[in-house]
Amino acid sequence: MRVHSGLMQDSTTDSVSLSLCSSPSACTGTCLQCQVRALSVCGVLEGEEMAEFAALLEHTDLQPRSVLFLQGDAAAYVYTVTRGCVRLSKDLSDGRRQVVGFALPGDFLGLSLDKRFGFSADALDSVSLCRFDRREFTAFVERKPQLMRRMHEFAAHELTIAQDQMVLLGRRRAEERVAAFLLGWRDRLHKLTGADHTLALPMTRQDIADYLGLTIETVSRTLSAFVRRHWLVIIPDGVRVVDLSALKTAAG
Amino acid sequence: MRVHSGLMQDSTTDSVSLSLCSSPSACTGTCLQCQVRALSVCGVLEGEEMAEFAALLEHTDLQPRSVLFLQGDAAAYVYTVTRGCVRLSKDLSDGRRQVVGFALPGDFLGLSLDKRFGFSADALDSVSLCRFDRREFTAFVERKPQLMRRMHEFAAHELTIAQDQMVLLGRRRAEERVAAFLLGWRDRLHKLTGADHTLALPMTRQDIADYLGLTIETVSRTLSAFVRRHWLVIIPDGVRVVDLSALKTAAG
DNA sequence: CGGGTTATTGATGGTGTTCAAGGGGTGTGG
DNA sequence: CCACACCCCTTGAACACCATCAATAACCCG
Repeated sequence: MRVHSGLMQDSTTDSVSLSLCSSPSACTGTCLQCQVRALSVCGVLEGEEMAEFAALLEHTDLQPRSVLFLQGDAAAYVYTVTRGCVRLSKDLSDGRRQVVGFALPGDFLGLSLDKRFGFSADALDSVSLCRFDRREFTAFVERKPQLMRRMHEFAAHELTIAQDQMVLLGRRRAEERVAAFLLGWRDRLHKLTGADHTLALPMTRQDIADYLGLTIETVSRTLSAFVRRHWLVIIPDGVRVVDLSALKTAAG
Repeated sequence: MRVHSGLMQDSTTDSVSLSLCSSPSACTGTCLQCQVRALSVCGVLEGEEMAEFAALLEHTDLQPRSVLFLQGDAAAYVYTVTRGCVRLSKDLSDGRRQVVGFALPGDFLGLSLDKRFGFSADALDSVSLCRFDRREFTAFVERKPQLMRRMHEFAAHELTIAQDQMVLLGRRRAEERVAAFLLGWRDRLHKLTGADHTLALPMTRQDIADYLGLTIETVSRTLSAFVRRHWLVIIPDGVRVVDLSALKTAAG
């Protein structure tokens, strides 16, 4: 199995792993052993229900840069991410792109249970997923109120995050956007891997720019400015945060 | 009862009512007679369940410009809008503001069922609501899977809209934003009132600017440009769309 | 080493903001 | 009824932030 470069650490800069998930595939065993179960929608299922649910899923692996689905595709399946990072984006006809999110282990793709996907999904690194037939999944959810409830909690949480992102895109300056992105990313990785100061960034500068409504040049310049101020150090496929409080102040 | 200027039509420009809801209070009778029932979360309830649900609610009226709740407030209640327009906004400490949405009849406030509101809500005109104690509402929803399902559909729909708004805020030019706003607003009013070309705009230019991530001057200039091109006519408290296809082209 | 992709940095310019002034409608009080 | 104040909106002029254009550097992998 090929190891993605993003998962290995350049020995000259740091010895901490930048992997987004330590195990090559977190769900090789049963769901009960799955490391992301508590984080994902299935965390609410127990015993018999969990077994029934597990029978519906298929494990899927994606190579880096491969497409999971495209905006407008018929949503034959829905997914829970168990490893890696998935870029969620919407495209305009003239090539402009907006990244609406980055899905990490525990995140669910297809929350709306709609017939079609409203955005495209691409693997940024080696990704593992639990795949469910959408119709079977929907039918199952209908029979399990607490899973429906869990889905709604996830959707409501995503909605809150989306509203925060609207503030960022509508009203924040470039430096605030980049600082806020780094802090938000740090929080997510911290919950997943305990990462504290050394952050893996599996996405490109272009992806960050498309997420923040900026250009790649502005993202690059802003990161350079942060380095110049000794707020962070840029390392291969990531950053190390040096001055957290300065970043927090800059994020507003 | 004072009649808000936004609801009356200046006779020199147009004779079509700009009211967002024809009846002064759509829910004076029972819920079964409520005109927005089909549009709102309660549309999924029937017979006995509906009666039980109705026992939980209290009708509330709000004067124009009054505050329903503020960002960070404990969410004692959740609401369904039955009349008028509610501005949903988030504020930064330095006064910058992002409007995250405008709630119209049928819309639900408090979808996340969180302990606190993530945004502030203000009445833009005369507003009527059905108010529910949040804990009672949550408990009721737990017992009614189809209502939970309905809540989730609403949340998923809001999430889709929020993602579209991210594209608008991150990647669209000022003219595209204003055109898209007018078209989206037109669609919503069309579904509610059948409004076709003559649109009520109960919000100020500043509200539109805060929704689109622009300044009031840019919104004003852009609308003026549209008028100059004979795409629309500005009327008191609204606009009349003259060239719909041009607007659609401009929105991208 | 060479080709390709990604990232950085510099120079210039444009879109939208900021600052400023004035217009238009409405409500109030003399 | 008019004067006045107030708010919202419009318009103009100058500026700033970020985008665009361009060149180079760094990196990856063949």
